[in-house]
Amino acid sequence: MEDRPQGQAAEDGAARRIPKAVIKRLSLYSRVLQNLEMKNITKVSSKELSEHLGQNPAQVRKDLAYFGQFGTPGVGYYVAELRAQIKRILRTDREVRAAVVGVGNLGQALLAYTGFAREGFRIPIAFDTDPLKVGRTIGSAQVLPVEELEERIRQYGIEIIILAVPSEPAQAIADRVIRCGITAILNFVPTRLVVPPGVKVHYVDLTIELESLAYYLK
Amino acid sequence: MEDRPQGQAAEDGAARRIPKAVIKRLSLYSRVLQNLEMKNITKVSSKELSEHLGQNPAQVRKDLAYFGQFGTPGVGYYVAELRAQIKRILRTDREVRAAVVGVGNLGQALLAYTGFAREGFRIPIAFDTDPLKVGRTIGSAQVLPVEELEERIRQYGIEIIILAVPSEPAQAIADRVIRCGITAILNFVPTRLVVPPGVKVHYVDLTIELESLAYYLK
DNA sequence: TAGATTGTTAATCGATTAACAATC
DNA sequence: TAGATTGTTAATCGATTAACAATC
Repeated sequence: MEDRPQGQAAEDGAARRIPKAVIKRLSLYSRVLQNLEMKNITKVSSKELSEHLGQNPAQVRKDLAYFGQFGTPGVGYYVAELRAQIKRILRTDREVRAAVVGVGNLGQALLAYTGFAREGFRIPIAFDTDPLKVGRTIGSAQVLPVEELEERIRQYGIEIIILAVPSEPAQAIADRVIRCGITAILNFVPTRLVVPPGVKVHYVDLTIELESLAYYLK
Repeated sequence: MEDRPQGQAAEDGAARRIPKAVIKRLSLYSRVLQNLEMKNITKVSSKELSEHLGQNPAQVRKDLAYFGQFGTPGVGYYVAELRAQIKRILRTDREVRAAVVGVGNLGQALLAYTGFAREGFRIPIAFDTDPLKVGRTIGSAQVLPVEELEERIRQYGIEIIILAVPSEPAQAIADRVIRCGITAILNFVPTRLVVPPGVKVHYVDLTIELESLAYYLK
């Protein structure tokens, strides 16, 4: 599965381990390309693209080179085409369904946030233990009791779990969703989750972000 | 200012450029130490500390070594003392005041979030353009009209701005707060801010986090 | 003291940037 | 064609990990 003929570029295969930073930049490029598209700009060079991001043009070219050849020497990249390719690489050239677990302040904000839908994500359901929250609709999500977690994840074809519960139940919830096939978790809980290999967790730690800013004061 | 005698460890001076990743890990260590303290554990080795974080013990020691010598060979680190030192390094051994600009869904969630207060942050004020929001109190913050931005930042001794406005006004707001002395911005807006040297911006980009997770599906 | 663990230097690893032949 | 820009290799830079003398 991981040792395979080294020769080919393997445009589509997930052959070499792609650095996580590359994947994040790809998503960033996609957004810049979206903006360019809206301005009716059809072509862009790696230099121009990099300037929008405060980065190095060589990095843009190298990031893309992990996945294939998308440009034209002497010309640059075609905006619409490159964006389509990146969306395909990121697997967001289709509707991806996510669910929020924990409908507290943060959970509600995430459900009401419109930025996800813009990239093709749908959040049809959310879960909470509070009977007062169950039954409500926030954004486009219906709030369901956490008892129905497994059943509803399957029913709605959920692929990503957005975790916004308190610290205490976080690991138990993670265990449950992983047991029913979830492999991607966006974790807002300040707790390190222990997960089996093959499950990917992205941590968003608001306190760390704020506290580490304080270091640069004065 | 940046070339100085290389000899000494310079425990307190911000001498060498400390990698941003080191600062973030320091904040992470602080939280683990806080948990250990609550369990009445008084001593901890770099090995134990690193296990709580899924990291390398040498990295823990090296991170701390940027700032001084806090451990005892053969013993390890004293939990309470090390935590106090880290808080001092991070400049969070005092009350740090922040303000939220933009009281939409995300802004409200951040104001209601209790995790910041736990680390000594206070958010006494927030700003919005909507007259229906102005005058309300969310969490411990009073919502003020954005016209009063400069005046109120000075009045309340605000040091960090948490930016949660729409994309369009983000740069203009940043310019205004920087002009009145702010040097640290926590930016939730998916827009690259152009700021003068000396101003530190941390980006939290929810869409990028979610979209880059999709890559690991299937 | 013997055992354990630090602080720090050296080795390794990986990511970023520069350079340039290939090519439109 | 001449000019521009890609894709890719090589050079540089920085961060992580290993190793070990110093020391409690």
